[in-house]
Order: sequence, then C-alpha cells, then structure tokens
Amino acid sequence: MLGPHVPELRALELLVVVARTGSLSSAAAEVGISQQAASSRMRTMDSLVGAPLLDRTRRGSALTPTGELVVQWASRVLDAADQLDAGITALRQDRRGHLDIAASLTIAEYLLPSWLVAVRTQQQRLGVPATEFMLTATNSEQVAAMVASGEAQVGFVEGPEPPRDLRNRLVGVDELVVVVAPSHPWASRPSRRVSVHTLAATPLVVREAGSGTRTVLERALADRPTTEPALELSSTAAVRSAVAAGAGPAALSAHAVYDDLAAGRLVRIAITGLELPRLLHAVWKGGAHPPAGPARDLVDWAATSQA
Amino acid sequence: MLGPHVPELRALELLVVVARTGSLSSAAAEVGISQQAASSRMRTMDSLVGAPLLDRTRRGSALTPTGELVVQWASRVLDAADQLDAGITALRQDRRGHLDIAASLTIAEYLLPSWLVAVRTQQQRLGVPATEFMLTATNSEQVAAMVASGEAQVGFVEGPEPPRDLRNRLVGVDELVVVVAPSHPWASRPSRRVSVHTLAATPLVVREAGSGTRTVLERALADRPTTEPALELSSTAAVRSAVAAGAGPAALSAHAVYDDLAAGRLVRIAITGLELPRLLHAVWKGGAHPPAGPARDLVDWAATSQA
DNA sequence: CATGGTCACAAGGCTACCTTGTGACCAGAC
DNA sequence: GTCTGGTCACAAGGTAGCCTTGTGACCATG
Repeated sequence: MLGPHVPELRALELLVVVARTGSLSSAAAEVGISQQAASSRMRTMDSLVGAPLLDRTRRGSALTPTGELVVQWASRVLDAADQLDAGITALRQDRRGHLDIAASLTIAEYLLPSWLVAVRTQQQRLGVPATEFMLTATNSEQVAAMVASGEAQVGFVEGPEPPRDLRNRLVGVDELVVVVAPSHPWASRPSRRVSVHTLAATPLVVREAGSGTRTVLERALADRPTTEPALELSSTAAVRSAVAAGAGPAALSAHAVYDDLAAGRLVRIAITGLELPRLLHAVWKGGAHPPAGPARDLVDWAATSQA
Repeated sequence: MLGPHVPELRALELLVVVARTGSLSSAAAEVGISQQAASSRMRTMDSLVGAPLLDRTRRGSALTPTGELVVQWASRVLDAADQLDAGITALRQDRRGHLDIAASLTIAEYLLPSWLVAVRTQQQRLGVPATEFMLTATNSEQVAAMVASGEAQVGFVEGPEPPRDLRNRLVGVDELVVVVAPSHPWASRPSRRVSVHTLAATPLVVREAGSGTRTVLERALADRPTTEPALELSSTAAVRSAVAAGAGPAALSAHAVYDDLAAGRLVRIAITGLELPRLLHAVWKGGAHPPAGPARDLVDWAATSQA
C-alpha cells in the first residue's frame, strides 16, 4: 500500500525543519541529533526521491525545486501527524496539570485532535506551560455522566439535544451521509440520488447493533420495510474499507468520509427526503461558561473554528 | 515539534492493515514482514500509546476502542502519506510505460498528488497495469513550451488565460489570499478586513522578485504607493512559517494555506476591493481531448473532482 | 588572520528490529 | 477422537542501519 520510497516521519520532520532553518546543523540540534546524522538522513532521502533535495553550500542548505515540492507534501503528512500526536498525548494518562475531557466517538476521532493542536500551539505562543489533556472516548450518555460526576471537566456530545442538567454550547454539526464505491451503480446515476424507499430496500453495510450511527439510521427508516444488512462490521474503519471495496452502500458520519470523498475512494449519494443531522455540543457543569483555563480555551476554540 | 510517542509511518500502516484484515499474520504478509515482527511492532505501539491497541485472541486480532481511535487518526496521516508517495513516485524517473506531466508549482504542490492517487487506485480497481508518472514542476510558460514540444503529453498551467496554441480544459481555480498570524492586530478586527490602501502601505513577507505569486501581487498593487517588504524569503514554506511566527502579513495561494487556516495557525484577512483569482487549466496538443489512456484519465479526474 | 559558522568524510559501536525456530491453543473437517 | 490449518507468543541470534565521536576543509565576518 505504501511505496518503498516514502521516508519515515522523523526524516520528513527533519526535512521541513531544515527548510525552515536553512541549516543542517541547527535543524539537527532542534530535533536532537548530531549534524552528521542529519546530513546522512537527508542523503538517504535524496536517494529515496532519486534527486537531491538540498543545495548544500558552505553557508547553509537551501531547498532545491524538487526539495520544495517534497516539503509541501511532507508538511501535509506532518500536519496529520501532529493531530495524531495530540490524540496520543491525550490518551496517555500523564497526571500532572491536566484537563480531563470526555467526548463522543465522532468528535474524538475527527474534530478533537485539531482542537487540541490549536490550544497547544496557542499555549506555546503565549508561553503558558502546556496542559496535559486526558481523553476518554465513549458514547454521549456516558460523556454526560462523566461531566456530571466531575470525572471530566468538559465533555463533547452529539445528539438531538444536549443533556438538561448541564450547560452547553454548540460547537459544530455532523450528518449521516450515504456513500458507495465509485464502481457502484448508484454512482453512475447522473443525479447521484436515490429515494428513501430504494435505500430501505437495499442491503447495507452497517456497524453492529447498538452503535450510534446504526441506531440513528434505523430510527430514520423505522416506518419503512427494511431488509437484512449486507455486512455487519465492528468498526468505522472496517465499514469504510468494505464500502470502498464494493460491499454495498453504507451510512457514515460526514466527517468520517470527508477524506474518502475528496480522494474519490467513495461517492456520496443524496437521499430524497432524508436528512440526518446531528448537533455537536460542548457540555460542562456549573457556571454560564466553562471553568477558566484550558477548558474554556478549548471550548472557545471549538465553537469559533466551526464558522 | 513531533512528540516522542508518535509511531513511524510503517508502524501506522501495519496498524490499519491489521484493522482491516483482522489478523496479525495476514497483515504481516501483506506488508512483507514476518508475523513475529508484526506482533512486536504492534507491541511497541502499545507502549507508545500507553494502552493496548489490539485484542489479541487465538482466532484473530480486533481493535480495542483506543485502537479504533488511533486507527482513525493514523488513516489521515496515511492519506497524506499516499499523496506524498504519489508525488515521489512521479519524481523518480522510471522510464517504462510512463506519462510525462508538466505542472506549475501551485498545482504540483497541492492538487496533483491527490489526482495521481485517484488515477492510480482507479487503475488498480480495473486491473490495468499501473502507469509510472513523471513530473516536472516549473513555471507556466515552461509548462506550455514542454507540452508544445512534446516533452510532456499533458500540462497544468495557471494564469489569466491558457496558451493559444494548445487545447485546454478548466480544472480548478486558485486565489491569492492575505494571511496573518492569529496574534497580528488585523486578526483581532471584528471584520477581519483591511483596505487595499492599508495593505499596500504595510511591509509584507514576500517571495523573491520574479516568483509567480509576487508578480501577481505587485501587478495588483501597481498603481498604489507601496512600501518595502518586511522580509524576503525563497520558498513558500518559509513564508508560511515566517507569517505564523508573526513576521507580518503575506499573500499566498489559497491552496497553500488551506491547512493552516483550518488549524488556526494563520488567519485570513479580506481585502476590500481586491480579488486575485487564477484559473487552472489542463493543456495538451492535438485533438479536442487529451490522448486516450492515462493522460485523458488524469485530466478527466482533475476536471470533475473540482466540482 | 582569527573565529565561528557551515558541511563532509571515516571509523566504531550500539541498538533496535527482523528472521528463524518452536510451541500452545483453538476451530472446523473428517 | 484427531488431523489440519489457522491464530498468536516466546526465545535466540544475527544483521544492518543509524547514530556518535573525531577530524578537516572551506568561507564569511570582524
């Protein structure tokens, strides 16, 4: 799946740092290796790409045109890696100066990492010591319970309306969308649209019974004659893969398939007379605003970045 | 910049393959390592994250809830890595069964990789042998010359209008946008808007004289009294970093700053009475359509994916 | 002309990872 | 019952890649 010519993350990081600093030595210092090691890493990248990435002169190293291309591509990889980093850091339960966050699955998977990165860089810029986030991902009911009990200072839930006993603020919207593989007959229809009736009569790829997305879908089709699932899988990732491989249509969170739609691995099908929006709320206990500090920063960011 | 808990790309790839196949052994076979090596890699990932990613049973391995989160985050990294892979593959000059592409910088950097990935997966799905793409990134004039001379079968150019002597098709639009750091005074204005006059009077971070984006900008401000640049840098990446660090405003391609805007590292400022759109065209020589085969597939994809 | 900055070459060591070999366990077929 | 093919785990050993240290050449700048 991944070719043999793709450098590892640390090498890509070194490349962009070299691009920024203009020097192998200082870049090496920044990522914590020796100048010689950095030079060697860059040289192996040269051979991976098949062309030199750097103009190495006696007073610094500048990018070649090829290098500049690769830097741009690498930056996107590293952006995603930053979000992964934020997520992993939040999962590791470092218990000094931390903020406990509870979030529903969709939010934890697709939105929260970028918010964490944003708050983190904001803190860096202001010179504030970094907060360690701890993340629990579970269903929306559980999230509400954790916030109510004080286990988490702030929570993020999805659903028709936020829990009554907690304060809330709207931070985004999600929607279930129906997707198929590009080779699926529905994708060839000029309108890329089918009726609710057709959808209900078609075997779908679904999550296991009881999962949030499946419940929403079943409720929306409740008054129609429905058919058996084509395939029942236990993770969103598995459903995405199965649909892309042609196993049949599925309904998934718009956020979950954003990349696949953009890359053309999946095709969105509109359903006449069916919309499945879900509101995403931040929730907390107590005052009109979340507790001052990282919790409030996070909610503020989430609420404003959706604009 | 990148934390110590982020696995390398190959490890992430293994994780998502395990998630898809449901088995360590078959995943190991797919990525070309032994089952034991795969098991060990996954175990080091466990310790990086601080929690097990897999439920390892005697008849397969399924994701834990934590594992599912990490898979989603990792998928985004790998999506970007796929585009990097496509780009690098196109740069490596493998000369068997290839398509020569010439593209202007903006397109080569931001759009082309995803198109290449799309065409590649399309070929895989149809069982067609994969084309080796060869990419030359240069300015739009050069691109037109290469296509005219036959050095490249297809080209992608930006500019007010495509070259007369070539056939063309619109594949997208780009725009120069003005961005500042979130800490910049302009970002605090409620309107996030300044006048052309203010912009012209403000020292900007710019590319070196002669670069495409700088030329467009200077031409647009030609009839205004302008000031000296705040900083002159030789790559788009350097400009982005400098602006994010607070060196001043800059005008950059909308595609170049898409991620930074989404992540909040940069803030877009509207300029009253100034718009700098650029049309992106595919160009080729000869008939009304590009030559059948990969060239046509690529252009078709590019033209339709912009919708 | 000294100094501090750049990068390159060479040798050595170490570590991390991978392979091979083996075993335990489980399900389904016969 | 047991055979077969599938899973994963444990252990030992080798190897290769990478990193550090040491050294040197070169070039600006003061």
